[in-house]
Amino acid sequence: MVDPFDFANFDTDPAPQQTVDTSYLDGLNEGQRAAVEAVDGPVLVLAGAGTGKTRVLTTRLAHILNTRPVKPWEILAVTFTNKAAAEMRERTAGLVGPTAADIRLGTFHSIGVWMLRRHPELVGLGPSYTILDTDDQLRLLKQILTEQQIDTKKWPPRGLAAVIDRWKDKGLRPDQVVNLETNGFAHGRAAELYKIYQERLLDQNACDFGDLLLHPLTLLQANPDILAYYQNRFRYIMVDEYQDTNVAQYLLLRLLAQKHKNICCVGDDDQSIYGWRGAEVGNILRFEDDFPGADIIRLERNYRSTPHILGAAAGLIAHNEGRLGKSLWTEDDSGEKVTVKGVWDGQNEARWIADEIENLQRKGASLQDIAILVRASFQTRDFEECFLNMGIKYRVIGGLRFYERREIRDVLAYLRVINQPNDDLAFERIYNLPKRGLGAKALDTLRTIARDLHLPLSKAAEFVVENEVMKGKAHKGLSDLVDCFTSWREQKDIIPPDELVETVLDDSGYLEMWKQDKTSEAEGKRENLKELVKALAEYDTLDQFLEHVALVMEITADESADMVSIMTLHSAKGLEYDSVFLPGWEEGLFPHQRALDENGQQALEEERRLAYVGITRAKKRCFISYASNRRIHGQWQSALPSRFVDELPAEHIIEHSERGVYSSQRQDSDTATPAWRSSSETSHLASILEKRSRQNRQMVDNSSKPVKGDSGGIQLADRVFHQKFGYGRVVAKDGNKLEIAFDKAGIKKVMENFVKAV
DNA sequence: TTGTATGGGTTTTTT
DNA sequence: ACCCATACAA
Repeated sequence: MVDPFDFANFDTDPAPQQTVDTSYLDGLNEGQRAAVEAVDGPVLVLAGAGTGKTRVLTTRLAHILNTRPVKPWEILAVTFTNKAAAEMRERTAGLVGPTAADIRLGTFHSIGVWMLRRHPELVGLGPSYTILDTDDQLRLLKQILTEQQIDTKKWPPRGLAAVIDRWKDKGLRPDQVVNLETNGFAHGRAAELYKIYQERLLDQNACDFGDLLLHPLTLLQANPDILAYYQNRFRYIMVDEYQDTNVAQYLLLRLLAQKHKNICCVGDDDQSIYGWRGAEVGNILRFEDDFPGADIIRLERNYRSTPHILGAAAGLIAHNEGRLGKSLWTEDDSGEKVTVKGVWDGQNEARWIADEIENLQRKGASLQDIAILVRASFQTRDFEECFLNMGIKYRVIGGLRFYERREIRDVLAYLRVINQPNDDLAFERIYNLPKRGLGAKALDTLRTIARDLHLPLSKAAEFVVENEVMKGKAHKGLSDLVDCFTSWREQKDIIPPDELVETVLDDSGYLEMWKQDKTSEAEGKRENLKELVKALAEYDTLDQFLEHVALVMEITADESADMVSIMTLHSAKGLEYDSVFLPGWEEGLFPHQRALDENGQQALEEERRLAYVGITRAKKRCFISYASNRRIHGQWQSALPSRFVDELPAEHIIEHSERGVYSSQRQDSDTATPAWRSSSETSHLASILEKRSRQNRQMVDNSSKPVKGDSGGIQLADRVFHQKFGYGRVVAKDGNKLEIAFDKAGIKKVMENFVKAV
């Protein structure tokens, strides 16, 4: 890869381009073409869902390379996810060939790492610094809180992490924060804790995700020569998903674009779904102020979805205020209405979706064109169970990621300590894994010595062994471990990483530990360890591998296999499928109650945008469903259909709910939004009502369990009366669920406590 | 020091 | 329902 840190290089004029072939422009519509050709100066492209955004970005990259005297490494292209970066790289390569590999293209975080790698010392880091993930971050924060005698029950590490992350999102270093914003965390000690945390990170030669943006920002702000270098170097800058950038990212971009001002940001305010992570829609709304004279180009012609899908999505998002306003249109005039389905419970929902998937298969659809997009990851469980039963192949994307598995993290901790002796967190993870007779007391001794001698734990361990501070089993265990590390470090630069990790697995006894383990999971763990060794074989150095792991967290999955994809709505952004299922549209789950509690109206709008993102993933068919009952944390809860269901325009949907299931408000009466849902106070009332009905249900459950099947009052073939459906006869009974043939309303499924025997 | 019991919190989303 | 952390016993 050509990527010299060479001040002379960016001045050399590339060979003039003669006879430029711009045939790649031919297939573009007017707006797309304008966006591609507006190469110089600031440009904001407001690209609605499915308007060919990626095509514009890649074509634009090609167009710059073709028509401007610029080298690929003088172009910076930033994406939001690694997947998007890979896709953009691949598609650009399709247009310009192997030269695409030299474009500086990646996520904000990977660009941050790249910049930091050149000058880690300028922000207080050493070479081979460790990148901590969320889990490590929380462990460190917990340690600090404990040391500071702060009750972690009352002030959980998570809470502090959130406070600190938001500060970092805003580009604020410890000396810049004002304690007013801390929501009183630990009686206003958050700023102080933030300072300690940053010091501790540097002690361990480590940084967290936020630092990957914050440190580069510091680097550029404090070092004019370095800033000048990057400003000169990046003659063209492109940013994808601009609506999801936070302040730190925005500040970085503004600094980098200052010189040439050739910055093109692409985004869609309607798809801003990362506000909870510090994203500022304001960035996109303020673009013109930040970059005076900016071209604003709108892409509104949708190439992805049918009119009904688009209509449903548009009707929904219209309920949001404060949009830039955009209306998608399509020439496509085919397609079915969006299906809305109410079902009894989560299992029925999974079964219904499985049935629909089999229908689609019979019609010739392949599984890889089908996706199920959920609001929260626990929802995937019902589907996995059901699909396993029915033999439908599926893959869960982003769920439990490979490098987050316990056994993988354990081994990575070994590798981290080998690579970087300062990594105390990693050392603490494995010093007694497998068991070596070292416990809390041993760790305490190590910590004391480490603090007194200003050594990292792994070095303190060496000292303890040499001076025989410990006796018996503890001494033996620690001494073995220290010998191992010495030997591994000697081999580190001699043998390839995959061989090194095999040695570590054997010497440490870690693999043996799982071989001894007779539980059912042990085999899977060993498989994963094998997989890890394979992954390591792709890398030349341990450093490279560890960096990749920290940034990517995922192992490249086989995308070609014919499987249904199951993932969260968040990770579905940017993707598209022929058929999309959107389960769990229930008040409390979607919109999520927690979001509403914490951020009120703003959160509601973000939830609605999430729904919008979901619908607009669908090309041909979209299925929305809600369940009346769902088991959450082992408790049965009943829920009403999501307000979003009511907001879908009737002309674009077709609703057929299960018999007896409470169907959406619109169907029952003609009011679009029920009055009781109009304010947050009344929705609070609604949640109280809901709770009350849940308690009712539990009471019924309890009382009917012991007398299951009979004498619960109502039995098979009994005549009953229901408030809404009138008189009927019980035709089936399953616990307290009744199936009743009503005289007028037909067959419905009803909870026993909703009917009276007559 | 290790293994087991108990109790409490938890799951919204991700680089 | 599950996972984790702490408390207590072996």
